Amino acid sequence: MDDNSKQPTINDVARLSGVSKRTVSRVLNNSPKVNAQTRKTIHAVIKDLDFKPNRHARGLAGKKSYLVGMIYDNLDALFMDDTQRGLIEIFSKVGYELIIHPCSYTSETLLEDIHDFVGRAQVDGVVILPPVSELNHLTDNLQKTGLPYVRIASVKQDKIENIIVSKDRDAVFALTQKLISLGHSKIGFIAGPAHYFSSQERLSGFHEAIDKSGHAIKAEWITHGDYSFDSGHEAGLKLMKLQDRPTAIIASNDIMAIGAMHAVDELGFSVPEDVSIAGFDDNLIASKVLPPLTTIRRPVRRMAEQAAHKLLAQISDEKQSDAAQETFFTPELVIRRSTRDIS
Amino acid sequence: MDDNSKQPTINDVARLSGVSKRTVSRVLNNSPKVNAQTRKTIHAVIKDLDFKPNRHARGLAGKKSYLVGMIYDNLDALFMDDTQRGLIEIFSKVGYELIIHPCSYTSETLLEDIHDFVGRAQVDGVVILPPVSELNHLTDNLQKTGLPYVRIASVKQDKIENIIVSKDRDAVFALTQKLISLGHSKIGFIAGPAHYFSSQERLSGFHEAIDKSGHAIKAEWITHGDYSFDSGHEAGLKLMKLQDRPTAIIASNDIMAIGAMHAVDELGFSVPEDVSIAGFDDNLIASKVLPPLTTIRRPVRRMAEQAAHKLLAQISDEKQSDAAQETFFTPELVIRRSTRDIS
DNA sequence: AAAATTAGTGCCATCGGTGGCATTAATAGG
DNA sequence: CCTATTAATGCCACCGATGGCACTAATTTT
Repeated sequence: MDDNSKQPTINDVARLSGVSKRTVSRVLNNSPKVNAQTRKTIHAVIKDLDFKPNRHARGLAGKKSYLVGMIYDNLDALFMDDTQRGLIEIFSKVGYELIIHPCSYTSETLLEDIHDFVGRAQVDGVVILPPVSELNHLTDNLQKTGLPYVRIASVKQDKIENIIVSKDRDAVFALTQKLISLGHSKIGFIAGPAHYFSSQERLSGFHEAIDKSGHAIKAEWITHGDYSFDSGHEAGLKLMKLQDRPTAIIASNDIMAIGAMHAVDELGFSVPEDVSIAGFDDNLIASKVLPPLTTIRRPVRRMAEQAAHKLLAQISDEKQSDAAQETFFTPELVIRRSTRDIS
Repeated sequence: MDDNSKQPTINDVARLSGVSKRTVSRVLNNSPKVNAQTRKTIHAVIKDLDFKPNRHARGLAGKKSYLVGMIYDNLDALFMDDTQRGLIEIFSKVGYELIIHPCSYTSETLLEDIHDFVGRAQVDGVVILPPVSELNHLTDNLQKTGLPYVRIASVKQDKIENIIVSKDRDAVFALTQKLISLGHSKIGFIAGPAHYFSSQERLSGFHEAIDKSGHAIKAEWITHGDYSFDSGHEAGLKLMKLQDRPTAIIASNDIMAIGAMHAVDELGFSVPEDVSIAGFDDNLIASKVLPPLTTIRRPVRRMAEQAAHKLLAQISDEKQSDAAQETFFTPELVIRRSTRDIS
């Protein structure tokens, strides 16, 4: 008996402002063709009534849902959380809501699953996080349906308007060079899943730096994990048991790096005295292990914000060239105590 | 020139099935009043056309958005991620999409912010995560507008249909008893922010167990942090520098526990030889520090799923009593190497 | 066998906005 | 001063579902 009145509609606003609803609609959509005074009045009434346009009516008439999706399969909740916040920061300012869709990269039915999602949710566009973002046949599908999308990835494997790239390769290159400059010449590497581009890029960055330095790298120093703690642990054991073992180890992500640190510890060695260890991600955990982990930090938040801008640019025909669009982002080195100078 | 055909509509389905669109609509909404054969035919056509009902038309006519919100201000991305997945698991099965709304617990404009959100997004209901879920004036507001909600919290501060509670108090009680049984009588506690109920509950559980044991606790053994690493670190220093220092420390969350571990290490003590340490959350990080942290794990995923069920029960009038509704969840102890027997 | 249900289906108004076009008022040009 | 142009606004159809009610045919009740 209490919620005496329904939500106000555009008609209520029109009546109280003394204009037609078409004019109110214009104000809602920032059409330029409205007298400044009229606009002001209408805004006042809208505020007064706490009027919020009905999203369904709007969507039905205007062919826009004001909904965007975020597709992810996450390894790293931190990365996801940061991205999520970055996206929302931008989208919410322009009246878009974010719908999230977790999925499984390895699922047989991934494409179908995502197809269903965009069909059901009727989003105006999607942002795709790695590693799902690396799937070209997925984006081909999206392109066919004409759905705007932006992928966040480690390689520019798409048109500029569709991608945000983190230069993982350059970052690992720099990290490797840094280790070399600290006197390390025998450096091990724990790569991620071989089919991930991110993984390949990080490994390439490593190789490039090594090649450039002229040092020789033994094949046995390169191992592969799957981004899990256990795989890092295992790789760490393997590397440290080698006859000719490396003096530094770079892991493709922090979790594996920490797994390797545990392995080092187990074998009675210590970090960084016996071996320097570095990771990738600057996961929350990285600064909280002992010794704190040297790692690489991507500007996740900024990348997400740019992704949002790029998606909006595709969705709304109006040029919003205000935010100069960046595409490439270079992660930064975070040097901590898990690496040391042995020169 | 390629996307030759628009999305199929309910009319297309009706035409191809040889029935009226009203009947198709009935099938979409599982109305019982449809002949089994007719239903089958229609389902086939729907599948064939890959027809997805237009969410806006549906929402406009049916007064439902098939959208639910998740409101959070997170401390712990893992908790958020798990909850998110648990919610989506249930919601997506019944055609609902999840819109997320990060916010700031401490913001002056939190209520306004959330009011705007539910107004704009036009969700059919919301799930509220702690600590925002502890704000009674927020839920009072929601109640006034009649918006269904479910809060996930540590205290049953609402009607049974509106809340999921994690019995943090019982869990800490059990943990404390466990430590006592290991011979500890001098136990320190690092509490969380004093105004969080979760914090208060955990502290109460501690006190109860101590009282029951008959041991005396010095006031100086109880310290307060803010759930951050640094505050845990600081509290750890303080406790370990005490003349009469505790032989075990329980922190209100893992991050503070790990901060305390670092403090212990810095002062030249070691865990668990000199002091046992335990946390709360079973954060990803907990098992990966050295020594691995004894902690408490909430059944986050299951709690989220139950929250989803409860929300759906409120939204759809139809009784979906299938999933017997649980309200209380008891976290479990996870004993690792950071605590030891000193008896 | 007539009347009353019940199951299954269809018709049409309706939800609350936006789009296209018409209209009016105001300003500029000849 | 009259016409052409532009600015501001209004009218009405329409988007694609669902809801209420009417209707027919089949089944049950009396």
